[in-house]
Amino acid sequence: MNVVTVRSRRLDYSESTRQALVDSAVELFTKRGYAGTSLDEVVKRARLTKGALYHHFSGKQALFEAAFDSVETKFIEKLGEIVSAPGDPWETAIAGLRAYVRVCLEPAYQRIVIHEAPVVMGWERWREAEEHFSYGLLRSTIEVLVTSGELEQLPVETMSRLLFGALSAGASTIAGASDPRKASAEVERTIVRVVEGLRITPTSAGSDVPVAPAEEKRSRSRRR
Amino acid sequence: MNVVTVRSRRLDYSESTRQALVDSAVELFTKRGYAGTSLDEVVKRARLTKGALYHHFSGKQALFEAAFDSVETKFIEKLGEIVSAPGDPWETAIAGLRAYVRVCLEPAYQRIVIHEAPVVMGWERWREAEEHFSYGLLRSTIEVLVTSGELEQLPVETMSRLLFGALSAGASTIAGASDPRKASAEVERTIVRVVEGLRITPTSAGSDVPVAPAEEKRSRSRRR
DNA sequence: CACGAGTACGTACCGTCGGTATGTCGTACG
DNA sequence: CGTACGACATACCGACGGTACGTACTCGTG
Repeated sequence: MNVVTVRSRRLDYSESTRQALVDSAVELFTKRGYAGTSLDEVVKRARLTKGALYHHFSGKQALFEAAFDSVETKFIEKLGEIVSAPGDPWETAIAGLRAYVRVCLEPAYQRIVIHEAPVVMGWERWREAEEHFSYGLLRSTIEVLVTSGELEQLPVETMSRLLFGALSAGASTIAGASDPRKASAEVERTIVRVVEGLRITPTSAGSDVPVAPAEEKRSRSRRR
Repeated sequence: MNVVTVRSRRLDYSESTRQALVDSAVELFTKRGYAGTSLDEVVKRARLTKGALYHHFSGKQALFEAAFDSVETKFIEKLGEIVSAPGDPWETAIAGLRAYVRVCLEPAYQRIVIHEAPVVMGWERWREAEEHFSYGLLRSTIEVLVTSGELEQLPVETMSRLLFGALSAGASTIAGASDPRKASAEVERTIVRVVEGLRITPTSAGSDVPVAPAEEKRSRSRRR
């Protein structure tokens, strides 16, 4: 029955080694950037050698992409459940937007995914990879909103790109701001307003109330 | 006093040398990126040596920043006159937006200013430099629109950041598209629609009219 | 015009770092 | 029990950024 070949201890070690390399890479790439990080540092931090690294990865680029995947995967896990939750599409979308802005504060996501990846991996490859991660999520969310008649009928691809760019810029702004909390609030408010501006409703768009507080199920540790 | 010391021939040569280095750098950085370009290539292309390069610049970074400045300066020259032209602020702003999207197709601007600069110079320094270039122009334009009551009263800084991010993403999309002409049109249309969504008008904001035709003759319609 | 000083480079060299080639050790397997 | 293979370690190479130093040319000064 249990023919499922009990995973050997050796493979566990190997996997652990690989994970250690990726973790070390994520940390150093986040702190010093791609070019500023030497492989010697990475392996030293992981208490390994370049032999191990080149056994698991074809080179520095591949290591970076593994780090990229790692960061994105954790990221998606946090966001996926939010935007795929049942309920009013518009509400969940806005909730996802807010969540994105918050999670975006993660320095690793900022530096690796947003800033360095397009340069290190090349824009084309980055774009392709993003299709399965953050961007893909955003795009599908927007697609739902458009087909359900909530959003203006514009090219989904283009709209997603622009919104994704705006979100990235917002995240960068927050990360670099002297008062991240205030910046975060402003970005959130502004980006929501932008999306509201694209909404199709005969009533509320031009209202003075900038944003409906959208009841989210967050803990009430809200400050500000 | 007025003996305006005729600029010596030697200085001319020196300036020309420097310019040759910058031009070579712009071309190679555009083609192969920062990391993919060796200084040997740069000086070879300029028919010089590393001695010359290190006489004019403190290092590879400084050379990149000079290239950045060069690209941005040319860029601003094209755009500056458009957005500073007299006339209705809204019209000129939209015209500037369209012009930006078009000029953004320049590969040098794409790669050096948008993609590589934040990584090579560091995001903070890039942000600071942009204050005097593209972003500064966008920001001041937005500021005018807000104070003149055309745009929603949102934090100008934040709004500018988001819009700049959206524009950059749009530019990247166009540059990487299989059909740049079509992509350009879509980006233009979408970004204009986004900005329209932030416009303050007592009536039309939530209207069913999807996108206002490009040339509208509006004079009144002011609020707040 | 002689001459010292400073500028604008050229050239040889060094350290670092990504990548490779080769060796070694343990484990599964026949 | 040997042997083949996976999982590393170690030694080394070449490329590239950066530096030290040499040199030619120019310019101001007496």
